[in-house]
Amino acid sequence: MSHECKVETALDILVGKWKPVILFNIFQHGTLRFSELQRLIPNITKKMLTTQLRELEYHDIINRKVYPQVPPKVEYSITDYGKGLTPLLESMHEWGLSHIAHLDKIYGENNTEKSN
Amino acid sequence: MSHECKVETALDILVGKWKPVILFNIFQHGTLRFSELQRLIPNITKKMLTTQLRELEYHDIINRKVYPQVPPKVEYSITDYGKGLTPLLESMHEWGLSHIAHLDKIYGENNTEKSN
DNA sequence: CTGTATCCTATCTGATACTG
DNA sequence: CAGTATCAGATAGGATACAG
Repeated sequence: MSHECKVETALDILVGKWKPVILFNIFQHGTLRFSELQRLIPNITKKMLTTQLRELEYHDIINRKVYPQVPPKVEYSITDYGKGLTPLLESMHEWGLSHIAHLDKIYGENNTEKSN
Repeated sequence: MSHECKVETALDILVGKWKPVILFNIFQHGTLRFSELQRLIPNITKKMLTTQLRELEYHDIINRKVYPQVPPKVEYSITDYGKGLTPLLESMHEWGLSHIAHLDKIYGENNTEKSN
């Protein structure tokens, strides 16, 4: 046991249509309110934003802080544990960049828009 | 342009219920026939195996070599370009391992079976 | 402001049978 | 042996309305 492939464990945490962009924004800004995330990610619905945030929270990647006031205020931030994802996310980003360059080399620099 | 988050580009290539385990096996064995992959991944159907292999091939991660003979023989291997995924896959595997340890610490060492 | 609840569609995965 | 075709079920994602 424990020399199996645990790539899927990492994927489980990162997969989800909006998780990368959510993480990207929270990493960049440190702390963000629900409405700020909504503004920064224009096409996301409240439902999806809630769902994806809850899943990240469940995995202890982000922290959800509720201010008990009216109107409500909720702030999201990266947990200390979640910060451990930084090197992995950067590796993935770098590989993504190089892959886009690879595709340009193979198929030509046409369809630049695809993911995102 | 090009300082955006390209984590999703990497995820696109790796996401798929069977892709990690397919890659794991081909990396490990070097070259594998269709039937050998089927044997090594007991619960996969031919349809899913074909689909996931085709997607990896499309992204230039694996190579498909057909021997024109009867009965057919098809071998799959990692492309030179695909070998560039190795560090990323290892990082993900390592993070996965540490995450499992983290979960044990938080929730106790109960439900050890979850992903694969 | 920060969500939930419903309902609906799209995509992914699977079971099974058939084919060159 | 290495697939493809068809159909069905499961899951992810989205539109919209409502609520504390």
